[in-house]
Amino acid sequence: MNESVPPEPSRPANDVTQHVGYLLKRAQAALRAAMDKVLREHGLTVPQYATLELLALHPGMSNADLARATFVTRQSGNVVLRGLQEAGLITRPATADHGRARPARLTEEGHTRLATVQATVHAVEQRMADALPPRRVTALLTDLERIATALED
Amino acid sequence: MNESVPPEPSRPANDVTQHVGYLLKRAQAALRAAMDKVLREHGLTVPQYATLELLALHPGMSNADLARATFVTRQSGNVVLRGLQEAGLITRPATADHGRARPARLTEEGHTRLATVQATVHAVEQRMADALPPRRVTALLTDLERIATALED
DNA sequence: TCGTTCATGTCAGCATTTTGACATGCTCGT
DNA sequence: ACGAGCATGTCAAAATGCTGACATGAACGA
Repeated sequence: MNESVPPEPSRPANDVTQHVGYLLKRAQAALRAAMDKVLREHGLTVPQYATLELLALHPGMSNADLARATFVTRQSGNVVLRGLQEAGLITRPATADHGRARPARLTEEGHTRLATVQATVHAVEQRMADALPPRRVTALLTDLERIATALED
Repeated sequence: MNESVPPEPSRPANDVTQHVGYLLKRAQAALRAAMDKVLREHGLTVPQYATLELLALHPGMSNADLARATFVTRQSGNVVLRGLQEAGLITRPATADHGRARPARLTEEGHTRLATVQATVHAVEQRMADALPPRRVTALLTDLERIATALED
């Protein structure tokens, strides 16, 4: 009938394990397991580590800010913050000066603990980078960013 | 002192949100949310959909097989299978013929339900593919595969 | 043949996360 | 000034997932 139309423009592979979504999940699960393993030795969970990194970059973030940035609910973010606070790695004012948001900040021990952990985490990232052609790393970053923004709407 | 050594060979960016791990998490979270949204209209969860896809590709997989393939524990995989069984989408023999493993298979309704859902899921994958330069899609697949295998040991 | 080892299915208990709801405090337009 | 809309923090309940443990069956070597 219509010969100008290519037969299958972008049909996904039959094998689900070759879909983008499945490989995304697989890579993320492997990374999560690797991170858990190295962070456990330092007494930190993955969300706790992510929170420390974010607070080092943007001091004064609120619980809601951090929850959004770590892809959890505010409630879950709150227990993470409480854990870090009990460990003496962050501080939050008992009362909010402006709104209801209480800005969190790293303590001195929080900074040093983060610096220690960063070495081992960077080793994990290095294992990923070493598995890829050097040029592909930056391309991968932009691709992942595009996928995320495209799906987030 | 040693001028032949490049100053910072592969230092990760200061901004955590530009790390491979963070973008991997972000993309996967966005995909998970998008999948949840479209699957909810068909009464399926993401693990349930993944199980149907795997059973369509490899009929007779056991609970332990499926659990490994969907990155959950055997216990969690069991509740997924039980849900699919109660929905009439899969069948499992009441007794194992060989070992303890009871091979699961799609029912007729399971096949048709999967075919229906696949259309909407493929639309989501299309949104991802459209956000990328066409050449990058296959490159992304191999990169994610390499990352996963590198971290899984 | 027998004992060790391993994988599977399943139970119970625990931890984590989410959903739903509510009160508080800012912001902005009227 | 004030009321609607919105964001934040927090509580309680439910759902979800995992850890630990155990019994069963197969595979393999001594």
